Amino acid sequence: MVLGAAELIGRNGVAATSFGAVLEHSGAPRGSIYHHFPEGKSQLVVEAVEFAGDALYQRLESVSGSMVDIIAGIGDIWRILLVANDYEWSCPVLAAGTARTVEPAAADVAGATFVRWRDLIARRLTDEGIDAVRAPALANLMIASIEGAVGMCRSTRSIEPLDQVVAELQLLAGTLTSST
Amino acid sequence: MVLGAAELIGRNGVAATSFGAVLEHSGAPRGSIYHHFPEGKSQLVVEAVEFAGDALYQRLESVSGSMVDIIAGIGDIWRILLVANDYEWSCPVLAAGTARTVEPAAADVAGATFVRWRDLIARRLTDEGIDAVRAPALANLMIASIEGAVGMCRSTRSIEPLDQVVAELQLLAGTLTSST
DNA sequence: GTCTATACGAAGATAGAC
DNA sequence: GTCTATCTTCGTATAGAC
Repeated sequence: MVLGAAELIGRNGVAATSFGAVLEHSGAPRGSIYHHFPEGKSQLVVEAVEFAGDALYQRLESVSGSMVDIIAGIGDIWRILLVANDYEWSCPVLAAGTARTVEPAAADVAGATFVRWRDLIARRLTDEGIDAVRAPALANLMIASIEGAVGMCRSTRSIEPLDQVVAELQLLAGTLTSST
Repeated sequence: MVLGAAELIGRNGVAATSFGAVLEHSGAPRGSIYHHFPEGKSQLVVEAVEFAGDALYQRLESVSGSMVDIIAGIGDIWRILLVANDYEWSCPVLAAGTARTVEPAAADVAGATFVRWRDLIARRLTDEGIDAVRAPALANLMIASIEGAVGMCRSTRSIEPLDQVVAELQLLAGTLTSST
């Protein structure tokens, strides 16, 4: 059910994701929601964002290789989700993070998730010989540009924005490794 | 009223922006909404996104100078909006673009807006001597990374993600102009 | 054009039976 | 734990008077 909530949050956003829709989508029983989620929708959204954040973190952990490989790997994670959902998808973490006025607690979880992702990627970059001071800023750029590109892809129903971002980030990586 | 709608869409998202809230926020009369917006909320959202897209386009037009200056100028446009709203703000265009399942027509407008922005910036870059083939991809990277960074800033209630993105984009610009 | 009143549905949440 | 029923609030939209 938490998985289903994460899917619907990505698809429709936090505010447009109703309790009932999550129940239908996951096939869970109607009568026991407030038994499992005493705090109601807020709690469900928080757990969904935590779940999605963890799931993506684990996929990020599996990315390895050179900086160019890392960029390709991260891009693939989001591209697969976008294409598999026929562009009717956005990152649930970003969706929750930009819905502060609707669900503040979930936005905090989203913020913490971004920091975790950035630190993980930064560590990978330093392992590849990138300057440890600059690595967090580069990791931040990767996450921001890919998250932004996913939104643009959905808006235009095209994969081009994401592909272009990945390509440009890889060119940037080339200038870093060649100058060392 | 269209302006007020754009503000609320950025703040709360498309689904969470109610007709009534827009009326309150703008002080417009209650009884004549369907006189001015016969198609209801959909029409209001579309016009709000068009309005916001045009307003930001005009600000983008005022950006000039070297590629580093252009990056700084674009970053400033979004930073000012973010800080002025105490991080309770997201780009209405991105918000509408990622709300396809809620308001498809508005998402199309958002998609077209991104293309317009990208083309404008790409033109500015070619004027500055950037390769005309690569310029669109660079412009795309700028928009994506700044839009994504704004979302991360709101999630973390910090300006750091945006500042880091601007700094990294400027470093990238440095490698381009020095290699020519 | 603008008002008030109202119909209609959706959504969050609670109560009590089984 | 799960069900059904219900309360309440909110949001879109319409109707008709002024």
